Parts: sequence; structure tokens; C-alpha cells
Amino acid sequence: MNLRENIFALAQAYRMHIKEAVNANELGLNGMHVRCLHAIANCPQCTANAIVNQLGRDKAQIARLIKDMLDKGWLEKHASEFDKRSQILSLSSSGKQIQQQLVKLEKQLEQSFKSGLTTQELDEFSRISSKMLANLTEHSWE
Amino acid sequence: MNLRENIFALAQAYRMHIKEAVNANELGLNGMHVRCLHAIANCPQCTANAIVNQLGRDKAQIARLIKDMLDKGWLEKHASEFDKRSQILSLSSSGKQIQQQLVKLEKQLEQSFKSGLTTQELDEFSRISSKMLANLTEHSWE
DNA sequence: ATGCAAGGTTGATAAAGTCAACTATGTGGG
DNA sequence: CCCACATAGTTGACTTTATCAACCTTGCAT
Repeated sequence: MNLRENIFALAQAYRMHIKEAVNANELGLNGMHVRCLHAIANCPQCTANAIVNQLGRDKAQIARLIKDMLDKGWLEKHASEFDKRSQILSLSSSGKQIQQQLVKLEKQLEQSFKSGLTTQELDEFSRISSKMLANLTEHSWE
Repeated sequence: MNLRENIFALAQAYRMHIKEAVNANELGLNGMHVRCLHAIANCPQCTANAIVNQLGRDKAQIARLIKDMLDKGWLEKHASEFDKRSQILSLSSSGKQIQQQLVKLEKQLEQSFKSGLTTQELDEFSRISSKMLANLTEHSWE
């Protein structure tokens, strides 16, 4: 297995397993729901635009995603005090609950990944990954 | 950056960079084209069904993908001698050329990933990745 | 005030993926 | 041989996901 295969195998395995876990828990959410919930949870005074930038998606897509999640009762929005164009997004209590359950599932899955590996190995993995990523960002500035 | 973030950052970086390189070379192909070209190149006596299994996609999707690539002149197909239901797929000369250019671009990108890393580090990365993947396949059999 | 940028919404459409039906061929058991 | 059933591939209809452009409102600089 070469580098590319390793990287994609890991990413795909993660995606598959987390999808399975989410389905098993019947949370009724798709990949973008997941990413969006996390984005909002980790972003104080979150706006649609912040999500657009964070997830790198089209703003039309995000607008519809947010509408969907508002309809589902996972989010709340209220006008910003500082900029009347902006809508501040936050998790409702049910949204918070779902997001926390997601965090739990992700932690469990991460434990599966890590099982049988030493702390040194994990640090090493992280260190090497970061180095590779740094390589790429450098190269794209050339 | 945690494990999940590392994995996805690597995968996304790879995807982005290869897409950029493919676009820069104006090969006019999308992600599925790329995967399909490689699949056919690496599969002797390749059939549509083999691609379905290898890529894990719906057979309708693959049928249309192949039709598209035949129309573009990248593939050739001829009936199997052994099973009249099967169509053996192969790369045409232009398909071969494109696929080889892809291989070249991927090699270059892989070099970017690896730059500044020692052979030991790369081996270590590969070893740890494999261990993680093994963890997951075990767990899904429980 | 005016003109331009930014946040967000919407309509139209494209691209990707899925489901089910169908044709033609292959296979195994009576 | 005949039958039921499985497999390879194709097609139509559809859903989901993503993208583009137009638009409205608000903010900001001159």
C-alpha cells in the first residue's frame, strides 16, 4: 500500500464507521449535518458565512442546510447586535444533545483507531502528518 | 489537531492538489474518471462488474461512467470469449496516455507529501496506518 | 448621498448517486 | 431438455448534493 492508498483507506474507513454509528443511533443526519453541527458548536457567535468559510462550501448550499436544521429544531438563530446583515447561529438544546452524542461516537471510533498503539506511535503519526501537510501548503505558495 | 482532523486534512489536501493538477493539465476528467481509469489499467480482463466491486459503487453509475468514457474515446470494449454477458474493458491508446499522465501527476504529488521526510518516517507512517486499518476491520467483525 | 462590498436567500440547473425494472446470458437440478 | 434462478449490463425515474447567478438588505468609505 502506497501513501495515497493509506491516506484514502484511513479516511474512507473513518467515514464508513462513523456513518454506520450515526445510522445505528438513528440520529437522522447526513455528513453535512455532522460537519455543520460541529462547526457551530466550536464557533462562538457563528454565522452562515463563518460556516461557508470553515467548510469551504457554496453559500447557497449552506443557507439551505441551515434552513433544514432550523426546521428540524437543531438550531436557533437571532439577529446580530452588531451587524444587521448577520444571523447568529447556535445549537438548540436538542441540537446540543445530538452534537454531544456525535462527539461521543467520534471518541469511541477514535479509540478503535488507536487501540494497540502506543502513545509514541500516535505522537509520531501526528507529527509526520503535520509535516506532510506543511509540505503541501508550502508548495501551493510557490 | 486530533487524529480525525489529521486524517481528513491529509485526504482533503491530496484531493485538492490532485484535482488542481488534473485541471491544470486540462485532461477534462472528474474524480470517478480518475478512479475508473486506474481500475481498468490495473485489472486484467476488466469488466464493468469488476469496477463496481472495486470501487464499491452502484452498477447504474458505473454503466453510465463507462458509456461516457467510451464516448470520449478513452476506452474500448469487446465481448468476452467466455461469457457473452460480459464486456471486457481496456484503455484505448488515448486512455492509456491519460492514465499514464495521471500516474505521473500522482507521483509528483506523492513526492511533495514526502519531501523532507526520512525513509524511516515514511515506513513508520505506513506501519502505523496499517495497524489502524487492521484495528477497524477487526472491530467490524465483532 | 453614492457606490461598492458583504451577509444571506432564492430559483434554476448541473452533477452525482440510488433504486427498480428489464434484457440477455449462464448454471444447476429435475 | 426445461425450468428456475443467478449474473452482467442497460435504462428510466428519481433523490441528493453542489454550483451559479440574481437579488435584497445592510454596512462602509469617500
